Amino acid sequence: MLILANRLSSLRPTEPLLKPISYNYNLTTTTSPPSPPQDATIVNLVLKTDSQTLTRTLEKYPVEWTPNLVDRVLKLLWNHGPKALQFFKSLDYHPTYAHVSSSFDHAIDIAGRLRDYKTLWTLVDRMRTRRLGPNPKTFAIITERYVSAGKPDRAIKIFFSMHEHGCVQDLNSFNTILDVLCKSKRVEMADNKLFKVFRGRFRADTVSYNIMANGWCLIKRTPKALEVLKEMVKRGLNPTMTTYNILLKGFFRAGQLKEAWEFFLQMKKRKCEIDVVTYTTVVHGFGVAGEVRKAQRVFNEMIGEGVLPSVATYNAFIQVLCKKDNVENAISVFEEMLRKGYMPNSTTYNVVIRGLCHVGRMEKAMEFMARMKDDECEPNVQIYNVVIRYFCDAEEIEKGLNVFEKMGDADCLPNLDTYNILISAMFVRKKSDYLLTAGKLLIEMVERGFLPRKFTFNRVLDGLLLTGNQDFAKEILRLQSRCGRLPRRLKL
DNA sequence: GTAGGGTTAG
Repeated sequence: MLILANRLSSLRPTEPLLKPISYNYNLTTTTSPPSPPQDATIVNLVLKTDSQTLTRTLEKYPVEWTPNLVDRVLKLLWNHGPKALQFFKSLDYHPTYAHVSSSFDHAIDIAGRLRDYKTLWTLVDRMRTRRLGPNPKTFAIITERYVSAGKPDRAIKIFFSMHEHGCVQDLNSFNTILDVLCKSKRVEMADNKLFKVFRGRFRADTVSYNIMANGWCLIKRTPKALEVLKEMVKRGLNPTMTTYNILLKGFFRAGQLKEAWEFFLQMKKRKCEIDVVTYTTVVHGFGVAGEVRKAQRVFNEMIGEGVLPSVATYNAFIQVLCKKDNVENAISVFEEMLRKGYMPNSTTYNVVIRGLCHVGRMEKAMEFMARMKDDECEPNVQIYNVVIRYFCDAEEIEKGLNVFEKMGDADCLPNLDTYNILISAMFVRKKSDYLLTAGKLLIEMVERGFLPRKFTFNRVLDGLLLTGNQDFAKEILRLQSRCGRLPRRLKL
């Protein structure tokens, strides 16, 4: 503890020492506004039109295509990658509309998620031919996609080849690749292959060091994070509030509650301008560790200190009450936040709805779903997934399927989790109808660009064979080999 | 889209 305190006091405080009271509390919603009905109409049109006729359909469609509209449609089609790319490609033939770079970035992101690297690089080349890029953001997207596909070495190579694609390689892009690796927990790799070797060449700055410290914290190695801190000070770089908040969160994540508390006290003692992020971290940290009273006290204390809670602070506190206290109290805080003029966002609704589902109060949860829509905040796919999951867990499979079907009407497409949740639910009771549904869901998810796990394929296959649906099983088996998975040896 | 706080089950 002493060592920690000494280390902290040896660091210079953030400058400026005293900022005016932070007014960064957020009274307005941070949720994106609901998309115009026209967007949903276009999305549905794209979904039901086959690829051959899409170009002509879009050409005739009575709307003025703008970059904004195109980006919104791509975003809505996020969970139907193949259709999203068809839309992008078809519109590329439009006689008067030309894609801008942000739409290219979206399309590249989608191709990367589908692991369709051929399309990805074709798009990059086309972008270059049209002098629209690729830009550093494009490379942030590409490297992130390679890393999340389990190809971090490839991502590093791509980073070093940026200049060959006509894109500058600077400190910012260096920091980006570090961050991409760290966020995927490949901190050792980021450290050994990039940071240690090239920090001199790129003139690593506070941001670079913060990224590395955060990386170590993410894998719960706080001593390494403290080393980074020491190192940056040695190099004459001043830690910032961000640095301290990273460490603080790191202690909580690593379960070092005493260290976290000491660190927080030191921050206060050294008159760092404790900000709303610090308080949110502490409220959440103590709360999830089960120390609800302490979380409560800190939450009350911050206002006295002149730091107003943000929507995120409320979300943290509400989540803590749901998990470690009770939902009623959580709902009181939710109502209190409304009274004070805060606008709940989708995370707020998510934690409350989750809390209600968890104690089996499904009707009340559905009430909140409706309330959300009244607040012009469309439930997102995560919220749908929570509700579907809990209906299925309660063996109310039909209700779960109803909610799933409703998603299609709203502008929210199911994602990989949705399919996994539903498919597993079909196996709770080995009813033949449900096993067929599982098969159909599996086919649909592949069509939409999601790659089911081997386990999922096998489970569905077993189910179909067990209920005598040999032909359907064969179809699934063909699907599996098309997905590039080795088909299991089966007696059909 | 160069860094820190709220959603993610067991």
